[in-house]
Amino acid sequence: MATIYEVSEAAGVSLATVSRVMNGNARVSERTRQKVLDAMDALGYRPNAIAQSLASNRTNSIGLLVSELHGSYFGELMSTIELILKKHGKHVIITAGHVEEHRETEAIDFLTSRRCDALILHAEAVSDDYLTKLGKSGVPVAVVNRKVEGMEDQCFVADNENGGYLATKAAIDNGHKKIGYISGPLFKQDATERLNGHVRALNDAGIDNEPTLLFEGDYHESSGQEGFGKLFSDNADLSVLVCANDEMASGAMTAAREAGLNIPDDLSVIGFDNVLFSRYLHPKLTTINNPVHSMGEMAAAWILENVYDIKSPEPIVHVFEPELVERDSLGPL
Amino acid sequence: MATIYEVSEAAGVSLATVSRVMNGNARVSERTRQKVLDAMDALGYRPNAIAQSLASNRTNSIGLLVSELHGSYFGELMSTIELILKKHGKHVIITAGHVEEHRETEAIDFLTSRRCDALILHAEAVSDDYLTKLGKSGVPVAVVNRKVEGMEDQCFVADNENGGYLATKAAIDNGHKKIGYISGPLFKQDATERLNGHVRALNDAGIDNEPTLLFEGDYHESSGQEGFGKLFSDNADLSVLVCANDEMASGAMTAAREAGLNIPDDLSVIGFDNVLFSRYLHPKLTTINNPVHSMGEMAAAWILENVYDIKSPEPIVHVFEPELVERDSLGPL
DNA sequence: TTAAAAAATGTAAGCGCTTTCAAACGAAAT
DNA sequence: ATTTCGTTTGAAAGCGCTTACATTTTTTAA
Repeated sequence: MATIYEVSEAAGVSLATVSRVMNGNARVSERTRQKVLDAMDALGYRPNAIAQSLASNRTNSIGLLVSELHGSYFGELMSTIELILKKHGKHVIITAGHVEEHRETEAIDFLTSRRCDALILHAEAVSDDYLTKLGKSGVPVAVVNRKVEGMEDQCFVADNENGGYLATKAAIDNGHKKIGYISGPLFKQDATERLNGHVRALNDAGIDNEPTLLFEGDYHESSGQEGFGKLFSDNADLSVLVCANDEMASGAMTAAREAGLNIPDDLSVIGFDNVLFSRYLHPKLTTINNPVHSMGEMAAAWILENVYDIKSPEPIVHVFEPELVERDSLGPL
Repeated sequence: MATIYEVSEAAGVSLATVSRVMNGNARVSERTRQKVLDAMDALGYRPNAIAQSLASNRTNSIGLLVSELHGSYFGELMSTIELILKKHGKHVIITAGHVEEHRETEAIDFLTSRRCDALILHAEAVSDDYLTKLGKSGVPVAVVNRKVEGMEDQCFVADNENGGYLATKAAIDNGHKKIGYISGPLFKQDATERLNGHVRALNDAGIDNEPTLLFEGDYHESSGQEGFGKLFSDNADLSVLVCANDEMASGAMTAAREAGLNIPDDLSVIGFDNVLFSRYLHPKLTTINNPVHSMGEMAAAWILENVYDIKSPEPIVHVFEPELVERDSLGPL
């Protein structure tokens, strides 16, 4: 690999001049500029980004922490963020935290040791306190899908409470009264909020919030199956199942079908997230759209604006509204 | 951020000693070791990976190029590779090439400028020639899902030809004779190979390979719909549709259903890849499993062995066999 | 006890760049 | 021609580490 030194030699100019033409941030006469450019591609020169970063104290890279590298939720998040940042010449360094505290902190350590210019975190296991401290440590941090007290202006979240409300409201609007709810693991913020929304919708409609109609799942498909089993055996007159995500809705549908129920005639099902496969389910899943795209986009825009002084065309928004996606799994009572 | 210099000062030792305890690659007496460790966490010291890389000419990171950051195929590939490399303290830097030549080369340039210790490439748009040159340029390169002439021992591929064969063979074994084939875009190696396998199965069974039974799609769902429309209007007696991937199979199923056909009673459908949603389709899709996991795993193992001298427990294999996944969309004639 | 060998630590050069500051240059003004 | 001022270039320090080599300290053997 040719170095800047060899280029300077070949072009007959100093290191500084080569650096100047590379960065285009200082005047260089057209003649020497050309000499340098020629020398560069004669040598096949590629600047060493590592050395550049060390010298300039800038990496032009943004660290992104997600929980997993697979799954359509994270796929969309990563894609969105990468697209918008790359458009501005910035690069994303992605790591996975696997919803385990030590792996998340490890991943964040990695990103900071890499001296990322900023971080975008979808951190689920780490404490609020940790995030607050990190936020004060110097690196600009944007948090996705989590509201951390005291750093609201760096958080980009969906209004999960309202999403939960919308789901249950849709059931109620269809005449349902016996509404089962399969929640996510309640240590997760979004799961609690969605449940709160559900309860509010129930209250608004004057429907009792019976404990036997609630099942706490873990967001995985299998717990949707379990959830159906438990709720249905306790409540034979159950007419709709509101699920805190699409995976569990899918599991519930499978279990319901195995129990001989027809969806939505015997049992309606509603999901949450609107992940890719929800429209491949049969019947197509009625669900709540989770505005992942918007959250990612805005987090990226916020970084561009606050770290690189690249103004966003749109105003920065921190909370995004979920919407009901009406398909075929919710029917009238 | 504290630097190694401040640590050395605080601990009352030289830079070199601090570096030694950090890297654990040289003897340091237990007493000074402890002094240094204490100084480190008193200062909250984090080594600067950028500086380490520059000095040591090692980044401990592997560049990974995928076509997209979303989609279950790439999700699985990224997850697999990250998991195994992280287990050995290596990090993955992921970039997306979006199946466009200049974006792929740009992404690769980025990875090399970052001085990755090695590259794992799922490159679709770039030429064989380019890859060959890159392979000779010094960075160790592993290629996934593509066989490049002259660098076979760095390529990790599925036996797509045989996969295509298995799909059509399954149709034939079920008594079908009028077999429609929706291929992928034939500029892609895997699409061509799958088609070749299809043709071989036809020949083996003595079935004519009629041009009106072939439709070239683009691997997207919509072209599955088109494909069905075209093939079905030309061949009213079509009894099975073999599709070169699951997305197109899904599209074809939708279109068939809209045309009033029942699957698999009126028309059987077979997919390829066995992506996540294939089992959420209705009926569940019979498909060919694409051994993405194995390819990723092996590419990672190869890098560990060849770049970091970490021996793989399993022998290195370069070609992986797809398998038929029997579900509900293929029925007897 | 002393010399030799082994272990622990320090010194300093260098990784490939950026960037400040000073020097050289050229054109316009006198 | 000389001065002046803006433009272009170069010299050199430094970013935070690693590592070869030199030096000092400790251990072992005689």
